[in-house]
Amino acid sequence: MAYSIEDVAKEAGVSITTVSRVINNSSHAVSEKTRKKVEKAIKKLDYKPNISAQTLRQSYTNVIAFIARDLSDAYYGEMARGITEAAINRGVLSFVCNTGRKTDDEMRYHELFNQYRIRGLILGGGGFNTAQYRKTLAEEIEKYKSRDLRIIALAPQGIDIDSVMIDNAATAEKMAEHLLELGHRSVLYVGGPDNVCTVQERLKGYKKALAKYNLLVNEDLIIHTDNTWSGAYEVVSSVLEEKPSFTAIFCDNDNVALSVMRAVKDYGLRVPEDISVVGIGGLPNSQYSSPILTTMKIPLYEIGVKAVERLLTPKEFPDVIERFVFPTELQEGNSVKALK
Amino acid sequence: MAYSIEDVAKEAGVSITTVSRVINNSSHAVSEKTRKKVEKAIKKLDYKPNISAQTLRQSYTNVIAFIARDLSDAYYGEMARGITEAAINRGVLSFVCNTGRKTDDEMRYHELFNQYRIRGLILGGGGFNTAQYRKTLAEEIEKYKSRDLRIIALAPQGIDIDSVMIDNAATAEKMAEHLLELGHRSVLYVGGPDNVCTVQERLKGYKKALAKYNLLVNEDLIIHTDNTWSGAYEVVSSVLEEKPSFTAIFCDNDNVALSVMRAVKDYGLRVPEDISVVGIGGLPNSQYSSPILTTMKIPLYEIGVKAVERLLTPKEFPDVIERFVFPTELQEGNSVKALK
DNA sequence: TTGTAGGCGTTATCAC
DNA sequence: GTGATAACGCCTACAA
Repeated sequence: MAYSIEDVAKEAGVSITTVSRVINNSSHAVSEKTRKKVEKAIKKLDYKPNISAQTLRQSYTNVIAFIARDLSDAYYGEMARGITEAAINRGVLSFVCNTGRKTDDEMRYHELFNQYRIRGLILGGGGFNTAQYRKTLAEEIEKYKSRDLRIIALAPQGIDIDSVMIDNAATAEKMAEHLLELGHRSVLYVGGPDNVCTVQERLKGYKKALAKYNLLVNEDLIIHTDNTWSGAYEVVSSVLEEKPSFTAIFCDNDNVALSVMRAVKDYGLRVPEDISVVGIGGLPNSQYSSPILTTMKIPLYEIGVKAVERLLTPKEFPDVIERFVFPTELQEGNSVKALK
Repeated sequence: MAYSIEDVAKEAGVSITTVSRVINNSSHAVSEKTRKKVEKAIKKLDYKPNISAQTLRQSYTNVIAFIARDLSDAYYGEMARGITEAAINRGVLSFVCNTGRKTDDEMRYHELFNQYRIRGLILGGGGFNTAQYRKTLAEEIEKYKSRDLRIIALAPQGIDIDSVMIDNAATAEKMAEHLLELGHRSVLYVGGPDNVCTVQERLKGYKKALAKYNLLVNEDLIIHTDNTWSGAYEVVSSVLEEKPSFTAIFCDNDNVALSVMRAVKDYGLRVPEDISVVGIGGLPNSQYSSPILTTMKIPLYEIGVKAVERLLTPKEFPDVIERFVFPTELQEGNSVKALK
């Protein structure tokens, strides 16, 4: 068994109250001599307070949780890096979990988080934009609320809660405008699952750009994938079989864009000479590929850091919803050909 | 405040003892009627046991921890995915942390883990093969041992502890042999930091393959990088400037290989026509690149799952060190040219 | 400046 | 079959 506060008290020849005061830097005065004695005892026994006991007493933990869709995707990995690093810098540990968008798993996590009395929760991926999902999520959030715990979304959830994210629509719009400026008029849009909020937002932005250029939306040129490498490859390969009429492919995510470039080449066409390809993300992954992907850079690490900062800061006005919007930036590679 | 066992007892009109028995499926008999009453009360209040109280009482947690070097690297992301999924399937949560190989941070984590009385610890990345690091790590492990906590390494740590990993030397050897079989006789070896155990193991394997072919090791053709995308790019670019005499580049890690391919192309050479490139890893990342990378496939997800399984299984013979070795597999892409 | 004692929510040992 | 009660390790009024 590890040492308890009582062992330290005995070793130092003082009461446990005094030891507690030293540990917590209590405002209650402790003479310098006693403090020294206690500190010596603590060091000698290598005593570390039992966090469960502290939590039980204070109903207060230094643990936050991060729910990611797919940790093997550097997109979430980069968020996770920012979150866990920022957290540990404040002495806070992070539960990290992978849901793969399985709603049941997500709810199981919520239950455990509630039991562990975590201090804050970060929702990493976009939620499903379905009435069912929104309802369940809202219920879970209600439960958390009864304790004073903050929840921050890093992607749209379909319900209005505190968030630290980018403007997904504006980001996609900017990317699309880049293609349009370079003369592309027929663009295949490859998005993720069509019931995910983030996916919908980005698609909206794309359509807005088309509208700006007075172009009609051709629904045949909008397809959805399951966001996996192989899934995107398959879907785009089969679209290519139908003798495409488009000059560019807009992928709403970098990994999909990389996979799509592979599919285009395997079909016997060149990027960007025959078909241009762009993505959204900007992770190193896509910046060392061939060709280098033109994409929108999302500051994922910074988003993670900021989320933790907000999470650990009590809200001044609890009823006001906080929204931090990080800027994104066009990052030109050489996967796009100018048509004029 | 959340409800406590006492609230449930009141609601059901029984004692807290009885409630506890129901919650824990105690062997102590409880009449069917009482059980029903209690279950109803639990459901009504949506009661969830306070884990801190349970832990305090039982000195037993259902939390494990995973230390990763770089979560934004899909290599660790894939491990993390396997670990967190396998854990939650057993009702266990996972602390996940990113150290970036900063030893101080690592020690801070150990301290917190100790306080949280976690149940098991998984070391994700290779340790530094320095006396200092080995000593500190051994000390930390000693502390954990005083409680009965398992520690499992997913990469060599320089000290002998339970592990679930691949045979790094054999894997590199096999990759090198593939190059040698295809006629390559002068190969540039690009490894990670030279004081990291994993890096050293893989280099050993490479040298062993050379020996098999009666080739001398040319130390000028062995270089080390910091394992970052940009770092590898820089280093290899400058080596290329010196008019290389090699026909292939062996990278001890896929991301580095991708970055190296970029450097080779930017220098004006073709992969694989002018220079062949291989890696180690086998994540999707490198299987959708251009050209597709020839590499050794490591079952990272499975390694994570297995590690959790072992972690949560008490050792039958505590003094016997357990070693699970996962097989790796050559995955041929088209980044290698046959020279004969 | 120091110490005593009660209680946080559980589980386990008793007694009934 | 059921229920008091002590104890886990800590913090914090309240006393001294």
